[in-house]
Amino acid sequence: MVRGMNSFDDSDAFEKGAALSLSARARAQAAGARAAPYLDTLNPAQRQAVESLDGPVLMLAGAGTGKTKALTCRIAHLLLTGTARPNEILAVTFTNKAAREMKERVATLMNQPVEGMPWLGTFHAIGVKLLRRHAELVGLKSNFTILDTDDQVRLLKQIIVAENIDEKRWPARQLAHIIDGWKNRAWAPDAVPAAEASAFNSRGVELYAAYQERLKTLNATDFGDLLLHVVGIFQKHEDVLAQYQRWFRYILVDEYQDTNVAQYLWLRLLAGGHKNICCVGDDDQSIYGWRGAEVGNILRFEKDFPGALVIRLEQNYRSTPHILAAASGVISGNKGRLGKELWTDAQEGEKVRLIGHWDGDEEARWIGEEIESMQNGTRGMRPFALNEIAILVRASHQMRAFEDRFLTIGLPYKVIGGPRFYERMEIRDAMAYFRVVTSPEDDLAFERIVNTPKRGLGDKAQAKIQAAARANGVPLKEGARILLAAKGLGGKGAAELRLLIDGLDRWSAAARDGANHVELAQVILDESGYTTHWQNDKTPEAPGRLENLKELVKALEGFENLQGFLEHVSLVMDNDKGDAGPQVSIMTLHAAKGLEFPAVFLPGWEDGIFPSQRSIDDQTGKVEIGREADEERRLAYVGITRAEELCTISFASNRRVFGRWQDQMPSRFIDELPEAHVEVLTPPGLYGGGYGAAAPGAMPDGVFAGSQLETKAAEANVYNSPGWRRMQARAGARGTSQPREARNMVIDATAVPAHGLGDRVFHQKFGYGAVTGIEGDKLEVAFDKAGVKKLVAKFVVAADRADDVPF
DNA sequence: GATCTCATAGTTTTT
DNA sequence: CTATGAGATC
Repeated sequence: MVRGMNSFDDSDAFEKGAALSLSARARAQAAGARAAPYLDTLNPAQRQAVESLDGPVLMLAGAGTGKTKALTCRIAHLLLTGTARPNEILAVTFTNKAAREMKERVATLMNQPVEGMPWLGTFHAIGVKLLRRHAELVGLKSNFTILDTDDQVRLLKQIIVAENIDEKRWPARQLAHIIDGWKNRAWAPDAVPAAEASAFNSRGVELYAAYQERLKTLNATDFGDLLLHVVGIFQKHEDVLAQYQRWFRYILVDEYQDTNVAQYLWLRLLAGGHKNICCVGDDDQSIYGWRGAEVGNILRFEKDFPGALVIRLEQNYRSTPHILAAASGVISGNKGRLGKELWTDAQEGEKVRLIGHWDGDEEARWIGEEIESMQNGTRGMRPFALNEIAILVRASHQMRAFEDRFLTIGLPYKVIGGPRFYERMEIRDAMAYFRVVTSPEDDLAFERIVNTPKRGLGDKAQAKIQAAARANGVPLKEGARILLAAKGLGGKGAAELRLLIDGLDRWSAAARDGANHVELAQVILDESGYTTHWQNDKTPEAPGRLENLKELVKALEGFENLQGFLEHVSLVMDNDKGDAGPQVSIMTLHAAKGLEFPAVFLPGWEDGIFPSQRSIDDQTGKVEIGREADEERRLAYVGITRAEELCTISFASNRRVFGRWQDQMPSRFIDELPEAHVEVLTPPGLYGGGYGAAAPGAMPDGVFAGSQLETKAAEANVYNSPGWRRMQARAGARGTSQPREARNMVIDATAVPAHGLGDRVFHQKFGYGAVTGIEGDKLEVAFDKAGVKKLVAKFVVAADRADDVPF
């Protein structure tokens, strides 16, 4: 979402770069005199990758092999040897974070800021720059808007409804996904192959074309267009392509294994002349196939660029030998790899640790306790600080168990990669206001805010506005003005709409007159009633939302004006909140790519979870057998290789999936861990050992003895031990959650059986509160801090017995 | 037009 | 189980 009026802000990028390059050249000569010091810090493979500047190069860089170092040194080398000027280098990454990091590291190497590298950025950011320069070639104006997925889906929904298609059977989300897929493969509407004709009830292509038309009239693009349009321009306009082929004398690509077909074509076109392209990647870390990435791109590199130099970076500087061996063991199960073998000089260190638990809660509890004791040093290991520890899960819903548990025991944690700041409702609303203020013709933004906060302008009123706008061929805001003038709207709605339009006019004028944009933003939020709207909202989230709005206004300070902010935020904004002291990181395996931690926990290694059910199904049938299964295995490889010193894998025998209890089978990947590099820990709670007090050797060697069934059987033996059976006998039938029941027995003993209306109670997580409702064994409690919750009576105790509260 | 209740469907996620 | 969305009700 978001707009850019300052479209040619970089039109002088080449000139700027050129100016800077003079000094760079001077410096290069000086540096050339003394041998470049950074070269001495490289190993032979890295050095070759840095010094082989001309012709196609494929750098196969395993996890932790100093890939970013090689890449940044290569850029520095291009500059310092005077081979290329800063503006002649095209360097693309996938994330803003990677781009930022690269910029910083090049700057450090060069000992100067790198503002003169205008073409270092993400595929999308560079795509925007290129597209703004040539927008007219695809029927857009250079100040086009970039829609985010939300806007995209809403637009598609409108089209679907307009076509009288049942939106329930054919949801807009699904269509958005299909269209994304086509765009990822660089198929414009007229280029979608006939084989796809049946998509979306056979109307997919037609709707795709309608959507693209609609985008054009809105002067908007979606993310896919940023690449698709540019590829289209390059293909249809030889002169434009030739120009860029000359300009970008050296091309560098990070994470090449993640490129989709559109990005691949984009690169191949640009590199077509000189072929000075250096792609860095790791086929073993390709984990984004589900969103269009083609591992094939990297596997095919040598065919695409005959005579390419292939360099393998295999010396790992991150992990211990045990960890590397475990990772290699797992990944070796994949076929069609380019093949790398990581090695290291590092000390042997701890083996990869494996532990099974009874259920998911148990697993979370154990990890919580293990982290607690790791802080002081345990099992003969050095102490670990909380920020040295990460928990990596397959799917985000697995995080909840850990959050719950860590809240309970008060262990500081942070979730990485949750909903993005700018994806939050209140931020999107606020930005929609800014959008309408800076570009009054932005209909999507207008639709979003016209009745937010509630102004008594419902579907009917909005339909009238739409009709008025369409009849006069003007944007919605003008349509609304006409409607009001014609007295086509009555009552409260009319007055409110009048107020809104006047406000928007006023704010737009203020923005034009160069009012301070930070103050203006605050004024907009206040006068529109949006701030009040949340102040009056009594839901528990409201304070947080107001807080976010404050932060948004503060973020504006870093920009020249509202337009500049909006332009930036659509592509760049992240929500790195300032850390409040050391915290354990919780994130998905996908989010962990590129990161490293001294200690890593990998929970939930169970068939159906990891590897995911979908990937298991994929193995047995259909088109490309095992494609997704291979990707899961790469994900396991990514997970293990995040660990520097300590890697702990765990699984549970029972887990609640969508509220149902399920028997879980240990992950097939566990069988693939080489036994010599794994130490099996004893699950707690067995043999009367008590939680957290592990007795050695209880997990049988059979875990590694072969088939999965054997694993399961062996594991079952543990659980059939006398102590365990006693526990089971006490707790009831097998197959339900015995430990849970067992714990609950304790709970029952301590909990006051009955709470009455109005009683003060205490809950471990939610704190103190008063009972406001009783429903069987469930209570409704209004907590002082946490708001109103419904919960099972046995999880609260009378307030005066708070010390006894079980958990 | 707004609020409530019921039904439904649930990987991974950057730009 | 729980978040989300659509229909029904006030």
